[in-house]
Amino acid sequence: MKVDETSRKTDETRGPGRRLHGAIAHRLGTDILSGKYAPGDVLSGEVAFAEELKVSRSAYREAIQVLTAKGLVASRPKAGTRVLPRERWNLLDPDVLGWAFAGEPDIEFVRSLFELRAIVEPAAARFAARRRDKDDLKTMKDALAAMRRHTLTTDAGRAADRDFHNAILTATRNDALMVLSASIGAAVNWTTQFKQRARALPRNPIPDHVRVYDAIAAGDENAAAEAMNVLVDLALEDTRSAIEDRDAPQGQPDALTGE
Amino acid sequence: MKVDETSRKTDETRGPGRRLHGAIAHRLGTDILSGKYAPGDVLSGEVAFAEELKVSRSAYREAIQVLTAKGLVASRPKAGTRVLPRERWNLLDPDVLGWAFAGEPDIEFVRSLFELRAIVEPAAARFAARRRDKDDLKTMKDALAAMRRHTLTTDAGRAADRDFHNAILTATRNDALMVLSASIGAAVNWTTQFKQRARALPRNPIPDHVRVYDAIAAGDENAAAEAMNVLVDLALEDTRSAIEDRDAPQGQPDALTGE
DNA sequence: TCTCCCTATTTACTCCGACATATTATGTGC
DNA sequence: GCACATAATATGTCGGAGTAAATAGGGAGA
Repeated sequence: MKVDETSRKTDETRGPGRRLHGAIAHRLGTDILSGKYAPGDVLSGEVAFAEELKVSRSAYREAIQVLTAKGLVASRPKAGTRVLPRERWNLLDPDVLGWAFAGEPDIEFVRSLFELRAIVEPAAARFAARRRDKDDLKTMKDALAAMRRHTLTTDAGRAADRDFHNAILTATRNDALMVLSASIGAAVNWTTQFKQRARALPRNPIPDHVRVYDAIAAGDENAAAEAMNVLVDLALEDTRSAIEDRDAPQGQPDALTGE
Repeated sequence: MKVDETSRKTDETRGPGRRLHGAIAHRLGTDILSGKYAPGDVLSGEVAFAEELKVSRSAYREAIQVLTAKGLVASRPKAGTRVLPRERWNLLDPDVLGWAFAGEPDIEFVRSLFELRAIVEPAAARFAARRRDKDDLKTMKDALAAMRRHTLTTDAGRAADRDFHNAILTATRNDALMVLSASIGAAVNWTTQFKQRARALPRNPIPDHVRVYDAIAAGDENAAAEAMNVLVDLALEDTRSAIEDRDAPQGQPDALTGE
């Protein structure tokens, strides 16, 4: 049975195989997110900038359209193309999140995402406990089994983890929740990835996942929310120590929780 | 130094003054969201489609880049441009939300948004109660006063309502929450707008807003969340009756709450 | 001196035609 | 029947020409 196959070539936006305009959008996007171009700045004119990047105006313009679509810039004749104020950026767009985490992610923004995750994920588990059906539970169970076989340090293990959480989202029967949670999860995993150096995981995550599963299977909404809350805290703990390793030399107030 | 200038003519994405490629993106976007083009469908080739729309290939391509940026379609040489599966759409993108509500919005999706709002808004009020400062409170107070002067049936009144909720979001000190809530709020207001026919508001909304303000001012997180919860329920009630007026002839199970 | 309107210029926007590249489909030889 | 080379096709990239819009600047009038 040739499983998956589905998620085989779905990475059109990654790697060097990206199209030219996509590469330009990526570069400009990361430059904007990293602060190289600040809100209010006007980019050099199309002709000048395209020439500087050694690309045609068409490719450059298509890249600008992408950035415009994500709320990063706006163009007007005579006035030029300028970076919009931060509150108009589509910060939850998967690409924008990716660009935000391409460099050294802003610690304040990471905190924002974790806070949002701590709000959304338990609520999602609550809905899942209310609405899941047999198929949902089977998918979760299979994913859990796969997680037990491979550890979270392997690709297969992380894939199983994703499957488990995706099954929960599917069970919520809520598209908006699905999209949102998937975006945040992917972004957070970006941060988790850059800390994948040897440091061992703090503790075996399987039992916590099992608790979530049991609560959802039992249809216990409160227990599901609480169990998911534990999982989110665990991930936060994980990321916190990783970030501390990176740039927090000694005991200063924790930037992720403010304590 | 001439200040402001910034937010003067910021409505580039609306009205007939939109650029050509923006108009094409709008048309194709609404066609996709409305189901005219289903996931998996391949669009006619660039040349053919551009000719059919009576526009140049460049303009058509730029529109496609916009849709691609929002996860609605993907293009590959030889294979053509095809509509992506719904789970890859950036449903929380402001434009996509606008396109979704351009026609008759899917009732299931509206339910999703309200459920998400019921999760996010009370949590936002909770954060606001914890982190607001004097300026935040003053902005809220001013907005409340303006709401009292004009009713919600006027433009000025609705603007004051927006200001009030924006002040709460600002007080959360959480960018992700701000962006998300602003998107959802705008979308929900889209639905509220199409029901703006004479039907009087069910009850005076001012006292409920005051309760939210008082709780935030007092720093009482639980009370703030609860008061905001009441507000969301009120909005849901509002939208429900509007939708019932539209397409639910008699007593069938409520699509928005499932009861 | 100030205000208003008109003009000029700058810039993005649109169009066109050609060529390059990537991917699928075809066909050929083994 | 399979592997590899080949061709066909659609998207991708390019360069240039002309259009439309918005700002800045100057001039007429008060």
